Amino acid sequence: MKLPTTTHQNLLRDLLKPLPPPSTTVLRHSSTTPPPTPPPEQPPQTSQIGSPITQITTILKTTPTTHWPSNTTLQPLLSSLTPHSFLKLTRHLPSSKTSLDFFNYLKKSTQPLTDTNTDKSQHLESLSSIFQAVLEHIQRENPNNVKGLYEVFTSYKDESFPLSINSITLLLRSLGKARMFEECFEVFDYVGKEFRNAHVVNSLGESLLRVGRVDDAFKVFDELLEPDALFRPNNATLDIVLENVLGRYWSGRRVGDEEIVGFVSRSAENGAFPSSWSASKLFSSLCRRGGDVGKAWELLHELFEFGVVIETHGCNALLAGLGREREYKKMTSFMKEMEERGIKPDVVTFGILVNHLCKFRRVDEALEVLEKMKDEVSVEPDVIIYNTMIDGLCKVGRHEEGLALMEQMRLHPNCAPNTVTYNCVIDGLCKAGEIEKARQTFDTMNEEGLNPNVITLNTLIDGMCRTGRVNSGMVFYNDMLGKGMKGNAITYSILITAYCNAANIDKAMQLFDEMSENQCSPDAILYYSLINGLCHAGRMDDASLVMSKMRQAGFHLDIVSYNVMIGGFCRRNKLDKAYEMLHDMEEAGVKPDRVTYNTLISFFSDKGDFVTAKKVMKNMTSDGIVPSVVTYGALIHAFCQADKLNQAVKLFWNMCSATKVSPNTVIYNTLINTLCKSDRVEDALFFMDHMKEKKVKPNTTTFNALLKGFQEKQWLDKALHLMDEMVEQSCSPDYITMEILTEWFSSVGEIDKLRKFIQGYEVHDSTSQTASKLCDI
DNA sequence: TTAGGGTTAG
Repeated sequence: MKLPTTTHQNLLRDLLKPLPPPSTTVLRHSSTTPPPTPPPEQPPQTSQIGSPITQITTILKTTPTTHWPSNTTLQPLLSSLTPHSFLKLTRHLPSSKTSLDFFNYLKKSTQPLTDTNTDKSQHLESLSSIFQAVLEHIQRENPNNVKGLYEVFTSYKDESFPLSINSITLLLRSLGKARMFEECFEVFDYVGKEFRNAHVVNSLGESLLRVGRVDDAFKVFDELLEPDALFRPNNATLDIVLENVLGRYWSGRRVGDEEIVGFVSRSAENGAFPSSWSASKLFSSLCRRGGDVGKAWELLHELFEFGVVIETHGCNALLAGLGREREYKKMTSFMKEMEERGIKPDVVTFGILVNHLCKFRRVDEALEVLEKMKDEVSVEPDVIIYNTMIDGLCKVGRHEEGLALMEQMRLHPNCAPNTVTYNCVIDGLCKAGEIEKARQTFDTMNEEGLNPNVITLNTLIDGMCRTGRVNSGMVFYNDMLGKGMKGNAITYSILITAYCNAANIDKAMQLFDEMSENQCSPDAILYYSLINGLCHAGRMDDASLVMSKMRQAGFHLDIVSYNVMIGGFCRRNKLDKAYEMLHDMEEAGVKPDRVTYNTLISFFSDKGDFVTAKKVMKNMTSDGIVPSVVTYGALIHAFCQADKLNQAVKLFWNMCSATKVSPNTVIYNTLINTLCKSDRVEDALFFMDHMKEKKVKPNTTTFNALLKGFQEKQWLDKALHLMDEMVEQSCSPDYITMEILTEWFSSVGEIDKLRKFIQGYEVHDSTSQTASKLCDI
C-alpha cells in the first residue's frame, strides 16, 4: 500500500464511487451492525459452472497455494475479472488465510496486461477489493480479533495499493470499539484527506463520541465543514452527533446548546440534515428547562427553509419551551405555522397549550381550547389533558368546576379519573380550606380502588398544616406509615415547616432526626426551611448545627439562607458570628445583596451606632447596590427609637428629594407613630395628608397610631372622622384599635358609635347618608 | 398532568 500520490489521486478517488451498494450501505450504519456477510456458500449451480468466478473459486479451493502460479487456466480467467468480481470471489474463499494467500499471489504473479493508467488502476482497485475481503474474513472468524486486523493493516500499509472506503471504516469501527484510539488515528492519518469522506469521518467520530471524547470528535467532524473540504457531512453525520451528544446516559463533557446549534446549522448549509427523529430529540433538548428556546426557534425555522421535515413531536418540544417563556404570541403563531406546513397537532400539542394557559391563570381560554379540540379538530382529550384542566381550575379556586369535569371524565372511554386527577381535586379542596371534603375525597378514591401516592399524602398533610391542624397532619402521616406507605423529603419539609411556624421547634428537630429512620434524606429546600425556622426562633446553635449537616450532605447555602443566618445572629447580638457568616459567604463566592446590607444597617442603627450604619451604607453604594426604601426605613426607625425625631424627619425629606426612593406605608407609620407619642399629633396629621398626596395607602397600624394620639388629646370629633375613613377604605380594625376605642368611647358614653363602627357603618354624623341608607335596607 | 422553603424597616 502506498500513500495516494497526485498522479493517482483522481483514479484513487474514483475507487470510492463504484463500490457496490450492498457492502457500502451496510457499513455506513452504526458499528453495532454486523459487517457485510457474504451470501452462504451454495453448491455451484449448473448455469454458474462455466462462470469465471465459480471456476476460479473451485481452482483456489482445490489446489494448494504453492501450485497456484503453475496453474495455466487461472491467469487468463483472472484477467477477465472486474474489481467487484474480485471482492465477491474472495468473500467466497474459505478463510482469511486463503484470502490473504490469494491477495499475495495476485499482487506478485499477475500484472496488468497493458501498461495503461486504466489497467494499472483496475489492478490496484482489485487488490483493494481483495484486501477488504481479507479484513472481512478476519473479523467474521473472530469479531474480537481487533489486533489481527491492525496487524494486517500495519504489515500491508506500505504496499502500493489504496485501502477501500469499506476497509477504512471497518478498521476504524473495530479499533474504536476496542478503544484503540491511537491506532484509529494512525489509520485516519494514514489514509489522507482524499479518503476521509463522510463515512470514514463518521466511523471515527462515532467511536470517539461513544467514549465521551467530545472535543476530539468535533475536531474530526469539523474537517467536513471546512471551507475547502473535499467531502461534506451526510445525514448520518448529524444523526450520529445528535444521538450521542443528546443521549440520556451521556457521560462525556456536556456539549453546550450553542455548539450543537452551530454544528447542525453549518451542516444544513452543507446539505446534511438530521432525521426527523433526531431533530425531535434535538428540539426537546434545546427547549428543556433552562435551554435556549430562542436559538431553537431560529434553528427550526432555518431547517424549515431547507425543507427539512420536523414532525409534531419536535414542534411540541418547541411549543412547550415557548410556553415556559410565556411567549404566548409566538405559541399562537407557531401553531398557525404548523397548520400551514401540514404538521398535525396531536393531543400533546393541545396539552401543552392547555397547561400553559392554566399556569398563567387563563383558565377560560384553556377551557375553550378543550372544547375546540373536541369539536373542530376531533382530537380526543386524554386523561392528562383533563387532569391539567382540573388542576388549572382548582388552582384558581374553581374546584366546583374541577369536580364537575372529573365527573365528565367518567363518561369518556379510557378517561376515568386516576390518582393524579384525585390529587388535583384534593389539592383544590385543601387550598379552599375544605379539609373535611378533601379527606372525604381521599376516602372515595380508596373506595374506587385507586391507590393514593406520596403526592396525595403530602397534599392532604399540607392542607391540614396550613389550616392550623399540624397534629392532625402528623396523625394522618403516622396512620399512612402504618398502612405501608412512605413519605419523602417533601412530607418532612411540610411537617417541619408547620411545626416551626407553630413555634414547636423541638418537634421540628425531632422529625428532622427521625427522617433517616424512614429512609428519607433531607434536600436543600428542607434544610433552608429548617434553618429559617431555627433562626426565627433564635435557636442559633441548632441552626449552625443543621447548617454544617447540610454542608456535609453536599448542599450549599444560598444568599437567602446566608441572610437568614446573619439576621438571626444580629437579633441575638452575636456580631462576631454574623461576621463569620460574611466571611463564609466571601469564600463561597456568594455576594452580599441588598437584604444583607439592610440587615447590617438595621443592626447597627438599632444599637444607636449610626456612624457604622452609614459606613455600611457607603459600602453598599460602592458595591453597586442602591439603598432602598427598606434601608431608609431601618434608619428612620432607629432615629425614632433613639429619640432623634428631627433627624428621622430630616432623613425622610432627604430621601424624598435627593433619591428616587418613594416612601411607603411602613415609613409613614414609623413617623406618624413617633410624632403622636411625642405629643406632636398635628405634625402626624401633616404626614397623613402627605401620605394621601403621594397615594400611599394607610393601614390599620396608621389609623391605630393616630387614634391613640387623638385619644391623648381627647379629639373625639377627629377620631370619628378617621373611623369613617377606615370604613370607606375597608380597613378593618384589629385588637389594638378595639383596645383604644373601647376604653375611650365607654368613658365618654359613645359606645353606640363604636358598635356601629364595628358593624361597618360610618359614625361621624349619626344621621349621615350612608348610615341611614344602610339602616333602611 | 399532581405535593414542600426562605431574607431586611414595623
